[in-house]
Amino acid sequence: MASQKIVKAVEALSALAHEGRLSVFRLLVRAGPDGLAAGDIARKLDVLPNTLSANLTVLATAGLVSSRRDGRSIIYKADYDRMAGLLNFLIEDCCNGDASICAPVAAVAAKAACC
Amino acid sequence: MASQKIVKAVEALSALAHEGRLSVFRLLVRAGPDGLAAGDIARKLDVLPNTLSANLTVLATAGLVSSRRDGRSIIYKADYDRMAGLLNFLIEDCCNGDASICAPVAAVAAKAACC
DNA sequence: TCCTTATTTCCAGAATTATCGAAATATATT
DNA sequence: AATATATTTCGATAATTCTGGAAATAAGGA
Repeated sequence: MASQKIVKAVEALSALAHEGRLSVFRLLVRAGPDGLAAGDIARKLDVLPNTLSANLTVLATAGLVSSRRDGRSIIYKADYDRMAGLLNFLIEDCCNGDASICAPVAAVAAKAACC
Repeated sequence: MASQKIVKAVEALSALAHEGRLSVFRLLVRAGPDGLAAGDIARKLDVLPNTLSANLTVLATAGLVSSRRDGRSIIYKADYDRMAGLLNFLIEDCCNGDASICAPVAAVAAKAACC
């Protein structure tokens, strides 16, 4: 049986491995903690509301986004902790004790650390 | 038409969004620049050689691994630059100028930077 | 209550992907 | 040349995922 960690990672990667969903996720990542209403996302990305809803459900099930109701709208926002957890899993043990090996990864990390 | 960047990112994420392929990729990431022979990977992960071959092809097409022949064996290794590029794309503009928002991501970055 | 807006759920067909046995290719050894 | 080892390619079935139309649900406003 596969480890639970890898199953969860595959679920998150599968959620992101789709052009429409990756666009939604990136839009939410940029939108920040306030998030965006489903309708706003649909208009910005020009997708049908039912298709968007299905894709948001996939992202939410994977834990990458969360939602709350605000009047008639449902506001979605990216889950930064979950995203960080996924990145962490991908780079886990990448170095294996040798700093020179994972230099490209460290460079990305340095860029992220600037903020 | 979607940007080429997002298409390539989806290709890489799709390649990783599979339990068998993610295991292979992580094994190669840990194996380092010397890589591993296809047969060694098949034995370590207990998968059929033809199934493994198909999955290695998917990873190679996505640019996440590369291969070279060594006698009868074909040695595969992870492409660290490509992995770094994917991570970079995922965290791109995550901060949007506000350091407090992407703190969890920065924490992962700091961990990666330790090596 | 009736109407409008916002979003989701249901459904079915279309398309894509995964898996494995069998055969083929490539290299090395004797 | 004949054989063994290493890996890939082919082909067919099984399983999963994607999409969009239509209907349903939820909330606010007249």
